Amino acid sequence: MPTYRTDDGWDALGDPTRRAIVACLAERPQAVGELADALPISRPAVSQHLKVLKDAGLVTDRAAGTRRVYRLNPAGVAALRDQLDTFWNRALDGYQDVAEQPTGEKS
Amino acid sequence: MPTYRTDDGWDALGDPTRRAIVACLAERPQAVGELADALPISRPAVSQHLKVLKDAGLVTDRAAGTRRVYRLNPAGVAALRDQLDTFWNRALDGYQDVAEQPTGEKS
DNA sequence: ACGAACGGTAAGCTACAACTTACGGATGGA
DNA sequence: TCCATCCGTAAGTTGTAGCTTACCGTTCGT
Repeated sequence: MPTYRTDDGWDALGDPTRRAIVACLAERPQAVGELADALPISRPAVSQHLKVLKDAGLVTDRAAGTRRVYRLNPAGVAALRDQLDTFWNRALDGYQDVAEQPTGEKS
Repeated sequence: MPTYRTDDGWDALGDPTRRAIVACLAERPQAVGELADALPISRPAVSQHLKVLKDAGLVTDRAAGTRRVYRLNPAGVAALRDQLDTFWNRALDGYQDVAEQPTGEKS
C-alpha cells in the first residue's frame, strides 16, 4: 500500500516539465502549440502534461476555435498554498523551542 | 537541456513517501527509526528520503546519541509557499480579463 | 573493553512515468 | 465542399527514481 495521500497538485508539480508549463501559464494563458513551441518537448507531451495538470485542478482549458487555450487555476494553486501553510504552522507549533535550543541533547 | 528549474523543494515533495515523511515530521521531530516504524518502508529508504529532503532544505537533522532526530525546516516550507504565491499572483494579474475575453487570438 | 543498536552508504532490481512517432477527430478557411 | 491546421489519444521505448538487502562506521550501555 505505497500510497499515503495523493495530494493531486503535489504530484503534478513534482515534475520539472510540468512546473515549466505552469510557469509559462503563469505569465499568460496559452494554447498547446504555444507551450510546445516554448518548451523543448513535443506537442503530445505537452498535451499529456496538461491533462495531468488539469486533472489536478491546477489549470483549466478553453476552446478557442481549433486552439485550446489553457490557463492557471488560481483556486488550485491556492489549495496547495493552504496545505503548505498547514505543514508550516504545525511545524512551528512543536518546534520553535526544540529547534532553537539544542538543549544539549546528550543522552 | 531538459532542466528548466530545479526548485529543490518541489522535486522533494513530488514523492508521496517523502510527503508522508514531511507529514510525520510536521507532527513532531522524529528519529529515522521512528519514521521507518511509522511508514511501510525500510529504514534505509527513509534515510535516502531524508537525505533528499535535507538537501532540499526542508528538514534538518540533529544528532541525539546514536539516534538522529530530524525536524521540519519552517524556512524551507515558507520558501515553497512564497513561490506558490508568486505563481498565484502572477496568474491573477494577467488572467482575470484575458480569461473572459478571448481577444481573438487568430494566427 | 566488549557487545549491541542505530543510522548511513553501496549495489542491484523493479516499476513507473516521461517522451517520441503515428493516427484520428474536430474546427476554420477558401 | 475540400483542404489545412490544431489538438488529443494510442502504442512503444527508455531513463530514472524508489525500494530492498548487505555492509560498515559510530555511539551508548554494561
